[in-house]
Amino acid sequence: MPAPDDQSIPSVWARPRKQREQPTLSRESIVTEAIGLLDAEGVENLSMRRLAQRLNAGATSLYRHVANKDELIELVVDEVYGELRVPDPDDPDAAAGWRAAIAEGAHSLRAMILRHPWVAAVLGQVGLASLGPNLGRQSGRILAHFRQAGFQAGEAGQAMDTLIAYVIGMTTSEAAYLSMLARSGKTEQEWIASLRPLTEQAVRDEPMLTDLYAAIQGEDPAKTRDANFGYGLERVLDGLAARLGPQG
Amino acid sequence: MPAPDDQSIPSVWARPRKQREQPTLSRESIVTEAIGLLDAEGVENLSMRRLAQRLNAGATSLYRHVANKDELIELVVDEVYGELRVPDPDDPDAAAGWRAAIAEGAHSLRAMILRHPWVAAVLGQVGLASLGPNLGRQSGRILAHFRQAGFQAGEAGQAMDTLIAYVIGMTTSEAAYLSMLARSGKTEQEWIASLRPLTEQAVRDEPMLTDLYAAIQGEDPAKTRDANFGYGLERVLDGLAARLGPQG
DNA sequence: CGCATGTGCGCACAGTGTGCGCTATGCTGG
DNA sequence: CCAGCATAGCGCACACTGTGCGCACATGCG
Repeated sequence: MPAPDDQSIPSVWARPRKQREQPTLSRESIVTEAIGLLDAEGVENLSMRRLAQRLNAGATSLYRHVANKDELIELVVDEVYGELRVPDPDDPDAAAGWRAAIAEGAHSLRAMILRHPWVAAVLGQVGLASLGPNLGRQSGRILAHFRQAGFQAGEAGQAMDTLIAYVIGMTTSEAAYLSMLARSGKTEQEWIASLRPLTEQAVRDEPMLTDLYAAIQGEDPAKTRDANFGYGLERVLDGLAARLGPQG
Repeated sequence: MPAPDDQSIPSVWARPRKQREQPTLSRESIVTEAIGLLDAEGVENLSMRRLAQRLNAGATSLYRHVANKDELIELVVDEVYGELRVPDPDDPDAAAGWRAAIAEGAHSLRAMILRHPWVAAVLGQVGLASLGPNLGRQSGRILAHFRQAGFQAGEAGQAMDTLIAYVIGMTTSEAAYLSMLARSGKTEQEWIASLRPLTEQAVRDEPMLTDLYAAIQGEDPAKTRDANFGYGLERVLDGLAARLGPQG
């Protein structure tokens, strides 16, 4: 009979596992924890091992619920698409202005990407090709607004693609910029100041950029970004509205 | 005196290095070879070791010419920006139509990204924040066209941002889609066919998508992509032109 | 000739995604 | 109440990554 306190011999009596005290692993818990980790530490610090650690689990346990890391990322992307707030196209209040409804959807998409800047880095790999349920639902809603505005079937799709391309393109570079800022650990003021010599050199080489930088100097960068986004959004909507004839 | 053929003892007489027969390593050769590898094998297969192998060099030798992998990627991105063909704004022929000149630049940017689809995956991480010399030069040219069109200093920048955001957003998802296609090894026809059940399910869930897919059915996908890009580009240019008043 | 400078590279370290096969747990049918 | 089975969790291992360190060597300058 072995000494009961001998831990080195794995003994049936020394119950090694406390029975299920954690709420167990699940696809949902993995996805939400992954989003938490991505928000907190950025895409370059998402690894299966670190994610498992946060879930008090072994690294390879995750593979019981998720085929591989790429699939996890697809799930995570579709999950954040669920955060979009696109006005309900069946709501009679919204019938008054398709433009306002679509603008709201566009701002909602931008806000989501700025809330989760890693989405920008990941969209270039995943694209819009995964087409999960949330992306499907939100696309359907936006499309409905374009249809109600008067676009015919095929053109409504093209209009939606145009709008989304603009929002994603604009916001992706914002998000990439903000991510780099976060990685640098500096404030935006410090960052801009540290780049001063470089931008001045660029301006010397490209005189066309001169008054562009002069115009921005001294403005609140966040306000400037908001304004720039709004400007382009109005132009895109103008261009689309022109297709609807004089009354649109 | 050791035996002269004893290779296990590193001997000065057994000249281990053939003297310089390769054209030596350089920052330029590394960057161009990296582009070759990226084009051939995609961004997920670019590693310092594989790149060094292609250059008949040791992995860590690259670090004599490039600070780290991130810097290499910045260099590579600026290099492909050099492939853009934006009409010379000082060329009197181009003065006739700012719209045509800018459309040409936009198509050139799209063509570049489709030639190097990995750019899409990398732009989300690097953004436009790196601002190498090539990106600077091309931006200057596009900006000049907008100025010539009649946009004032600040607004010309906003107009350029809008245009570029649209092109990058649209082309990024094209490139991501094509990259995935390439990874899958199937032809586009096979890929679409293999997704049929999934898309039919999506259409069942989102009836708004129905006639969108119906409209695309049977079309040449590449033609459809070209047409979609062109449609959105015209809308964006319309929206911008409207800011210039009736004569623009 | 001797020395300084800089290039190339082998080694090593910490960390990655993920396949394999073992263990234990909870469910089900007798 | 017990036998058996499906399955969740996990330790180990493999091939691979980016990159710091320090040595060997080639080259250019005195």
